[in-house]
Amino acid sequence: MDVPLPHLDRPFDYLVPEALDADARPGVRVKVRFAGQLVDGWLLERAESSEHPKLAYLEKVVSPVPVLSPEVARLARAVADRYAGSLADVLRLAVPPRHARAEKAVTTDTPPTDEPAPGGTEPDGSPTDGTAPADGTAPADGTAPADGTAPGGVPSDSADAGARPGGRAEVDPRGWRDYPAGPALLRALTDGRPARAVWSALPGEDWADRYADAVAATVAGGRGAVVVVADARDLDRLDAALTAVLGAGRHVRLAAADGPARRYRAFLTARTGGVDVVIGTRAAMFAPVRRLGLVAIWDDGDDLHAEPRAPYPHARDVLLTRAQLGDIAAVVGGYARTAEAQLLVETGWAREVVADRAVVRARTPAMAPTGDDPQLARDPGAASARLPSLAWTTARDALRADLPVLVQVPRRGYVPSVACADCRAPARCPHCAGPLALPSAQGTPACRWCGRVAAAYACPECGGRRLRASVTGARRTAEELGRAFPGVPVRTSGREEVLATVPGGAGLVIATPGAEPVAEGGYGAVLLLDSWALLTRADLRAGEEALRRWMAAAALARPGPAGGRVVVVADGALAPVQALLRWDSAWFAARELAERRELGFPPAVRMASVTGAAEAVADLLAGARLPGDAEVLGPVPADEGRERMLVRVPRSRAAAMAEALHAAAGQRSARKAADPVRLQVDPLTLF
DNA sequence: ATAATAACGAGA
DNA sequence: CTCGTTATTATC
Repeated sequence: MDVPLPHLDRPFDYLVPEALDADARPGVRVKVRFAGQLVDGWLLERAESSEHPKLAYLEKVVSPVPVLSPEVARLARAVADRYAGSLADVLRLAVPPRHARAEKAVTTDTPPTDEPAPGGTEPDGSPTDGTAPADGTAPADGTAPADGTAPGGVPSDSADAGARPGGRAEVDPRGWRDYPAGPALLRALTDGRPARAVWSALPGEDWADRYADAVAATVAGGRGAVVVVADARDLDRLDAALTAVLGAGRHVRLAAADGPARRYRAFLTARTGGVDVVIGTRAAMFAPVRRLGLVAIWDDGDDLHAEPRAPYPHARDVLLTRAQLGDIAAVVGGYARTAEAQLLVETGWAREVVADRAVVRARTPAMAPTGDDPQLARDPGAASARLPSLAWTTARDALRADLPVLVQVPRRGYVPSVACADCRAPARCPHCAGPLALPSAQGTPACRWCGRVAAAYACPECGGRRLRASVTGARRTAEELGRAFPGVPVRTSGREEVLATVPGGAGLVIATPGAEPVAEGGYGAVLLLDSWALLTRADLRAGEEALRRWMAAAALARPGPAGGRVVVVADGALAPVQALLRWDSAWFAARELAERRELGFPPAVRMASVTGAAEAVADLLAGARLPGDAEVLGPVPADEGRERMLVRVPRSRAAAMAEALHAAAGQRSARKAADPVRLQVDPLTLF
């Protein structure tokens, strides 16, 4: 039933009229009379009889195309359970809105097939019963799969690399040879084994090509694949790599940004078995694929992977749940490793696919941290560009060698906020403590919250009166660098215009994180500026996020032996900086995870946030039969006068917590409680 | 929204 | 105790 009320989150029985008998197959959209009105719904299954005494008739079958496959239906239920949400909410995310014209175009004569994936031991209909992992759904809990398949996935070495049964084409594992477990991973994919890998890509790695290899290996074994990336640029890159490896027409791309018609068309093409490979942004995480054999995600730390609509599922967790439910291989890849991925490794749910240290050293650009000392720079150019002298000389040398230079600046815009020039304390409004901003290059600072002008500002920490732009925006950095290196072309890549690639010659590229173009042949130098702005964010993931962004930029540099240099303007003693210098995000992720265990933060525990009007939040929690060991934290103020409470449980109680919260939300909706409460399991931000 | 069902209270 | 009215609750 396509109604969002949590207390109606269950199937209802209807009679099927004779006339609709043929069309009324599981997976079709239907209209039924419910509580007097016509509502949309999903036909989940046909049954001979019903417990319910008096049944109404199905009103209409919207379209005979069974768009909801059994596999996706099961997955959607599991995701709803994990996130304390309703099936209807998840199905809204899983099945794109119908587009009649696209449907007509695709549905020629290819009926969808619902064959279970080969090798699946039991497509049993109850994913959330007690036999599943302790949490009910999420493999990230670390419980090994309950069935007979070997955990850990990537076999060290089993079948010989030679003849594949059934004349399967062998995929060239060359690109994966840098990772000792890589070739075995590809073999497992071709053999249809549910390997699970956490992949730490080398700097300079063409991740899209590696994913194309993995998909090709899966396809060679007669199975399908779903690959999810964070944004359109990554998608274009993967699209091109797949076309090169598989040829055209073997895959579709599924992204909300492509528009409703194209999206639905791609969805139906996959659903009807027209292709076995779907790539896309997070909209693709539920894509129906026949004989699904591989799910993969690239850069799982990117917050674009978190769905902003209820019940706020994360693409990584949806894909892993999917892998868990269906004996499907999974690859979680990135230059940087998240704490969540680390948990998969530490619990043995997945095997890490990493290069040996010697290979890492050979591929990593030469890295150096530097203090932020523009005024000490002896080079006049560095001072005018307000660059630390090491950054300036590194850029200059690369440009002289006719190599491009990438400059990563944390945020776009023109001097977003200011800090004390002497002690670096953020400048705050004396009246309301809001952040001060410089409206123009040499204006007086003003508060961004209350608008008051702070003409006679004095730093409360050290008494200093001089202010500096704490984060210099991309545009201004571009202007300054252009002046510092006259005659060198300057390009910017940011939210307004994202460049995918730049040519190989001398040139400056100023980019915000996530918008760094790939340079032909690699950058001669990569400068990571204003890094402390990333590190001082009041966020649980600040360190992890900073490292992720740095690695993404540093990965575009040439290897050290080929002249690649990276300068990070940050204290070299800080852990994320250390991890960057050694190109060892596994070490950092392990450290991060240990710290979160200590502090009791996800993913070491499971948390849920309950947000809404104070009374509503209290009401919901009062009615929730939470597990005995649940901790309730808060309240903390949230935006717009609402407040937020956090519920924390050990991972083994995650399912019970979600169920209790969903049930409590059901009680409230049943008695028509007015003020809404937002439930979020594992919210991206905790503070 | 609306129908069922439970709860309630006034008049016999 | 019964009937009619009003809250409550489930909605095939």
